[in-house]
Amino acid sequence: MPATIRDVARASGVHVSTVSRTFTAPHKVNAETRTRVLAAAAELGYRPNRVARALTTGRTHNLGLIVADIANPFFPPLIKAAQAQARGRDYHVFVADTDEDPRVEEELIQTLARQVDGLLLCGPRLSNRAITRLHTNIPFVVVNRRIKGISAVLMDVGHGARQAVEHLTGLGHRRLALLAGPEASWTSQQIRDAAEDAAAAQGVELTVLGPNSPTEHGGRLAAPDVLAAGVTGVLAYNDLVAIGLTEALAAERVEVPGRISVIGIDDIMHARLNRPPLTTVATPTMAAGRAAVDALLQLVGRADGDAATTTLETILETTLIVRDSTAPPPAPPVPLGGTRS
Amino acid sequence: MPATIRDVARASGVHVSTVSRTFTAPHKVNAETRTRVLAAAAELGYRPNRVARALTTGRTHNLGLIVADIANPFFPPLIKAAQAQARGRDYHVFVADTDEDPRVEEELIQTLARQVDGLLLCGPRLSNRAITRLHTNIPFVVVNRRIKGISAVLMDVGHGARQAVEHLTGLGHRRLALLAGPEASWTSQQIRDAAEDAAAAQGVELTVLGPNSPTEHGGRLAAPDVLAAGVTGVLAYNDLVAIGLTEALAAERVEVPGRISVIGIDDIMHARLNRPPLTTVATPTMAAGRAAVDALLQLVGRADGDAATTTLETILETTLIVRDSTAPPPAPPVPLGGTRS
DNA sequence: CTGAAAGCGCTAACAT
DNA sequence: ATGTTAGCGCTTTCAG
Repeated sequence: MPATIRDVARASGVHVSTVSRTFTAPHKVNAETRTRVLAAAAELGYRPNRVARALTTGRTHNLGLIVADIANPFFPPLIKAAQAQARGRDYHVFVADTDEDPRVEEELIQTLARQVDGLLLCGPRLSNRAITRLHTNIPFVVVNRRIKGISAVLMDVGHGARQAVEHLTGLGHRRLALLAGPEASWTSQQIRDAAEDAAAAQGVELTVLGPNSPTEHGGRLAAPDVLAAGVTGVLAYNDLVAIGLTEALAAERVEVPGRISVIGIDDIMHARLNRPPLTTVATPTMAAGRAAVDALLQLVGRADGDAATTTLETILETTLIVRDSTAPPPAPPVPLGGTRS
Repeated sequence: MPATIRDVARASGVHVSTVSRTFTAPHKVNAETRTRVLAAAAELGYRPNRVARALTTGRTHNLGLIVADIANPFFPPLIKAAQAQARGRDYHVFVADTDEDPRVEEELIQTLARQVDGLLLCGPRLSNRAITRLHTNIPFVVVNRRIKGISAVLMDVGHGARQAVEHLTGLGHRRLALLAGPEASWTSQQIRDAAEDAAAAQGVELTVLGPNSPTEHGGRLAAPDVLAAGVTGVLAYNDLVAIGLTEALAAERVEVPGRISVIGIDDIMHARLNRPPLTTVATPTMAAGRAAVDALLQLVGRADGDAATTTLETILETTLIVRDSTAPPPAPPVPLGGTRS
């Protein structure tokens, strides 16, 4: 059995409250007694029980981080950054995976909400309504979704999507496709809006295909539709989808970028490794993890009333990274009868 | 404020202890009262506070999972599987990342130990001594390390390494290199022993190079030594190292597998995506995650005394997956003066 | 089967 | 500066 505060009190000949104070408000205790208490504590290997402490203070010093799929390479850097940031502020981040299942997500939010001081929702699959309903006791910060009244860290993928479309049109493409992501994804919506906008501005055609599962498999499945659409350039919801698509295209002997150019989003590690290395919109995932923790801790630190009425919003920039999966479109077949002028 | 057990008691006209029983031992309460209590609870949205419950029962219903680097693609599938397995048994798994820092690992073990019922250590960087010292209050299960007196889930990478060497010699290779992993890694030791063994049995030369950082970067750095060693086949500590090596080799215009064959270990997602697709030893990471949770839960379930004296060991098989990074060695240069016979 | 009472380990007023 | 007291939300004897 680990030593309790009482053991320390006994060993150092003071009352438990004095021991408690030595740890929570050291300046309120006589320097001499403090050293005595600390000595006894060290001797007994005493460490305050955070669970018990949480019961009285209402602060667990833990944060919860919920992701749809930890195996999606987009998340680990974000998680890592969040944990590192929190650690510096004496907080721990507990990560949980919902398996892309909204019901699991809801369940997780509910149980976690009692064990942590604040919740980070990354790419939630729950509806805005559901999240708002669940958002009662503790502060939330949502990554990549804008929900009225809830703090958010957003990546400006719209800007990235626009750049991607312009890159493609700049190369000479006139018929583009967008592989949309899950319907519940705010990010997918942003991408779509921006891409349609940019395509219209450039006067090129944009076919929206999807929704697609945000995985390699999703990308592979989309290949026939891409081919059927007769496009020469594709912007995918994320790198995984883009990679899956290039794989399936390669299997069909359709050259990337020779016949079709492909752009992903996220710049996960695989993007660089892909064959061909993927042109992609890099999203600042680590910065997002840090910003999310900062925002959450700020809310946690506020008085409960304030926290409920404060909503923070951070928007992070994205960058187009041009690699080898994009090139000018194939020369159009010479029309029968030769060129006109 | 969330509803407490007292609110439910009041609403359903029974004593708190009856409410408590309704949730912890439903059969000990009258069916009729039970439905009444449940109704009131549902009405108020009551959910037992796990933190408070933990204080009296000593069971948090949480498990801790500590990994060295969540961004290493080896871990996510393991984590996912562990979480899924635990969820089925009404347990949550909290994941924490040590950033490959033994001190952070120690710190994490100590704080987590009070908040969870059992700890999963995956590829720890701490010494056996340190882990044994820390292993006091709650059950531990270690993945990929054998420590006296501590339960473990092991992957038989030795078998895989042996198969890899035999695959290479079967192809005709006579001079091999092994890129070893971190010194603190039990896995690396297993691989090395088995590879040396197999090489000796086959009568081929095996140069051990390392230790290497278990990352792509580590693999890139090893390239010059591999070249200097004049080998035609390489077994790397893991896929990341193998991939880094193929990258560096490609940069030097050394063909894989044309001039050098490369084998990785783990079969992470990148392995298949690599150029060329990597021959590798697949490790059953998801099975390991499940087995680890099973073992841990078994220990948690035992009386405290028993748990301390029980040690479980699970060994999981590995499989060689042949892809395109291995081939027969280049034909030896014809000796000056032509062939003899 | 249900209620009463004690207590898990700790903190937070309130006294002294 | 330190001790006293009460209580966080829940479970668990022990009576009734």
